[in-house]
Amino acid sequence: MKPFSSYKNPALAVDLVVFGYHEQNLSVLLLNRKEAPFKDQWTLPGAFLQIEETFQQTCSRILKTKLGMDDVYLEQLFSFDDPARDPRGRVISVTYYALVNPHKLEIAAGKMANDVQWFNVKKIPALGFDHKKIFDKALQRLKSKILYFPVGFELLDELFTMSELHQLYECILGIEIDRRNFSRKMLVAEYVINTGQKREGLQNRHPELFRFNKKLKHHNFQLNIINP
Amino acid sequence: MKPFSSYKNPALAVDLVVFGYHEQNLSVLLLNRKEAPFKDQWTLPGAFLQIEETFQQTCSRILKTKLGMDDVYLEQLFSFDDPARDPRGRVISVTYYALVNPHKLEIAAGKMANDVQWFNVKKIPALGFDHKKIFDKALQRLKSKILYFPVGFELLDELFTMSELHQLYECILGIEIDRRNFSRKMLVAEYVINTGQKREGLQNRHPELFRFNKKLKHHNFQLNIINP
DNA sequence: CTTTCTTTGTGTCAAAATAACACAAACGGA
DNA sequence: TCCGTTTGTGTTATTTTGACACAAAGAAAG
Repeated sequence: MKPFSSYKNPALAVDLVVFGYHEQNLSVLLLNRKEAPFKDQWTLPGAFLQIEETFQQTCSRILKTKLGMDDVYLEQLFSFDDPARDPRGRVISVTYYALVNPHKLEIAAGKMANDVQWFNVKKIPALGFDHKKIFDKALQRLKSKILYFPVGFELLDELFTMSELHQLYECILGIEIDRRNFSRKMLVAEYVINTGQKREGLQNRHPELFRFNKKLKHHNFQLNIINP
Repeated sequence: MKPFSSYKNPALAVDLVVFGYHEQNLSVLLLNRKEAPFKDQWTLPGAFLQIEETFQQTCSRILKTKLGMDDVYLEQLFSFDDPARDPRGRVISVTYYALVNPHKLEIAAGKMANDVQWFNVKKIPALGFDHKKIFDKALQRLKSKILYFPVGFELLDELFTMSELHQLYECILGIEIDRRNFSRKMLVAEYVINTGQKREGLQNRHPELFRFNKKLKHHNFQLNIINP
């Protein structure tokens, strides 16, 4: 095909912010670069878009080859255009964020290469490129999204206790939420469904197990859980 | 500079959804193409990104050269990646939407070329490329954004009546909102400030003029104006 | 000047939602 | 059996909401 644009095209990268929820902490998957630029520094996993690929396909390729993951929740985040964001030249970065339940994948520590590591979102090291900006945007998006979309369920097991859900929200939003009001709102909104089962083998009272309500209408839903 | 990406790069276009508010109707600016593909069809204004340009600069270039506009509210919308979206080959489209007050610009009909035209958002013609998808996404974004961000003020004059603001919301959201409850919510939230002035020269009672509250804290703001 | 018609500003009020709490049941361990 | 903790289920005062009523302000018509 003959060129139809008289402009030189910038390179196009896809970068991923992979969120996971570990031991009551939100974490991000970072990759230690082996080549310049930013050799030996932590960065978000990413790859250049191949000419015939969709963004999602590039995401899948990154998740599969670099992280050994498959079939995760993905959402487009933003496209970054700072001309100086890559020292090698003009690279546009189209970014996505992923929500992963490490329990469901076997990569918790095993299959994961040792240059890939989960980091608590509160203890992020210095990142190469403009990846700190990308990460910040992703966290901000997650915070606002969780208020009107059941995003948290991607991070939890299929069955979960109300406490687990509650702690996840407190952790992502970074605020305290009254346990009892939170529970009531989740129930009256039919955000979650009580399975009747209970989690056994714990100390203290055995909590009930809930599951996400798949029939939830996402529109006209508003989870007002922030105390000023 | 030597190429650092082994991949062939797709072309990168920037397309714009320019919203305006005319005579109590939300409208979009469309451009009649003069060249193939989609010759003589309506499309969103757009251009190829030049290698040294930021997205915003490309937007400004489009607004300036094709539409004779300057200095408008811009926000990145989404990046579209369908490999078949352009018959000429692989073109990624990074899209922005703009909010314009036609009163403030002189292009209402005068400076505007005759291949550029405002269309009521309810009477959009068939669009070339995947521009209908882009438009739909922009309208959807505007609808949700207006509920928690004072986006409407970009579309109105600096001073406006409560009715004007009210009609704008009804028009964008496509629903009826109780005039009196709307007014009360806008005032208690300090979304708008009463200037004390009144609009003269109208029939009937002269309405008070308001202005946007620039000290508004956008966070923890929630405008609940939808009646179920 | 009075009447009429429309728009605008300001209330009212019952119902629903919210935030802040109280308390008892359920569990393991001492 | 008692203790400390977690969990489930209320209660209550306060705020917010939705759905109205009504009078004041203006222009036009008689």
